[in-house]
Amino acid sequence: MTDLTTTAARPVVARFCPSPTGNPHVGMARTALFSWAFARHHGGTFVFRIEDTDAARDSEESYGLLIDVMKWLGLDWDEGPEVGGPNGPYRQSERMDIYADVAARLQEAGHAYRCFCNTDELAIRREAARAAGKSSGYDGHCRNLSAEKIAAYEAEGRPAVLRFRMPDRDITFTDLVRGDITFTADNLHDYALLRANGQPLYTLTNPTDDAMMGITHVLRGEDLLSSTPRQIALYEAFAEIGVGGGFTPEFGHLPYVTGAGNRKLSKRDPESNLLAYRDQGFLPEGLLNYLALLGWSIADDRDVFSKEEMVEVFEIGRVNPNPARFDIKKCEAINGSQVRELSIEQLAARLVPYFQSAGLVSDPISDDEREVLAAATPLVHERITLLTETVDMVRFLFVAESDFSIDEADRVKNLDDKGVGTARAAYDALSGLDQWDTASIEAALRAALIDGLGLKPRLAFGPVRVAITGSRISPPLFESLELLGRERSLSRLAAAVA
RNA sequence: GGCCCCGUGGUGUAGUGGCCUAGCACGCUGCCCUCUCAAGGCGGUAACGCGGGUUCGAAUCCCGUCGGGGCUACCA
Repeated sequence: MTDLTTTAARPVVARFCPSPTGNPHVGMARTALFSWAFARHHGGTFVFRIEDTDAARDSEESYGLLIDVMKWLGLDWDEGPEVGGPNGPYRQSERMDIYADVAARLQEAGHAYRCFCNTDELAIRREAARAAGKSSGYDGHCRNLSAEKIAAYEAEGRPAVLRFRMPDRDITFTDLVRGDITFTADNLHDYALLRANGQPLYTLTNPTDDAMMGITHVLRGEDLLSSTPRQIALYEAFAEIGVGGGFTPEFGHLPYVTGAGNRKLSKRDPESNLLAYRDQGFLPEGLLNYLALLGWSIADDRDVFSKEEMVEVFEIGRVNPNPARFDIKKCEAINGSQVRELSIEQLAARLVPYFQSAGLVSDPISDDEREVLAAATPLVHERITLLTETVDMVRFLFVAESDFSIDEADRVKNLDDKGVGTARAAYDALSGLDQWDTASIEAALRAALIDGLGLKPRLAFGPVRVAITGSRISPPLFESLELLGRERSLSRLAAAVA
């Protein structure tokens, strides 16, 4: 065992530290959620750090997206970009001098050495080891170079990376979600800390920052599981040279979120694009709720809950270690449940941006428009799974009469000769109404069409629905008529008849 | 190739030796409700990868095996 000091007595400090490459994806959000929930559950600190050490792949745009997504999801951070903190800066690109210093101290203390092997040589030896059925990591070629040899390489002008010298022993750690995991010494290889050009690598920057920021619990994806023993060895060296608080954090590796074919969902997969979910009308509550279900459960008979409820009972030890398939159907169902959890006022407010981007209301929204939307919201509250569905559902209330149109297939089917007759009867019944409200409208229509014409309800209201809303599928008819108003309702009925 | 992780219905999970003739949810599906669509209610469908052990008793423990995934970079 390599435990130096336990983290048990320390206040929890967890973190989320993505690198800003490409679009934020769902696996990332799940990791962020679990780390956040862990920190919040323990009343600890949640650190948000940006790992932008790879200038070739990182982008400022991606950085902005990351911030947007975290805010949209409501995963607030105590230290990090925009809020600062005692251990900043929180973007690695602004901490380069720190890494250079740590690297120098590591080398000085003998924990790291310059390796002059070039990538071709490395590849050849790696293949040879593999062919011999052996572990194929770095073979330690430059581990104990003599001063003469080093001088010779330098004279040649050979570039060198800085490599960490792994201790020659097995390393065991207790993973927070998987239990004890052991890597034997012959599978632990010296690894690069600094590129030949002096730029630090993730292998150095990530543990350095975790140590300096006092991280007690590292929750991350399973892909980093096999790099854990070498980080543990690094922490031991840190303790010796005085980097960080002298303790090693605990590690927990979250299972993958997979897509079709059980492959880990990558940033390239369209279904993993987080912003696309927002655009499609998912609620942050819905997405978060669904993501929480991937590898965790709140109870054996319940799966709709808020992130606050999650925080209350979240235990990392109860996270399931096996990979979970992202199921869009269930995600939608959960989202629908979360829509139903919203009050009418809340829902109406969430709907505004979607109506604006559809061009149905102005930006900023006017008071009149807001009023119509608020009145229409109860009609869709139990009918939608995605926010965007509302737009098509109540478009008929927002379009100018000149833009109103009826779905052609629905018109043919519902407004044939018989249907037109029904619409005419509806017009007659409605035009004489004293009170224009749902109850009066319903009473008048039932009397005229069902009692009067002897129609089945389904046949009676179909033509009216199509004439009024433009579609065979719509919100409840009588309420829709009331909201549309007498004038517009009558004119649409008249238009359908003509 | 080597190392590591994982293995309950189509999907996500509950289950930590007897409460399991395996629970819940999504999906699919039948019915009810109903002005359409939903929502809601009541049913149905379907799983412990396989083989050995240990035990009076195993989804739960052990071994093996098969299968899936990840890592194996001067990416993160």
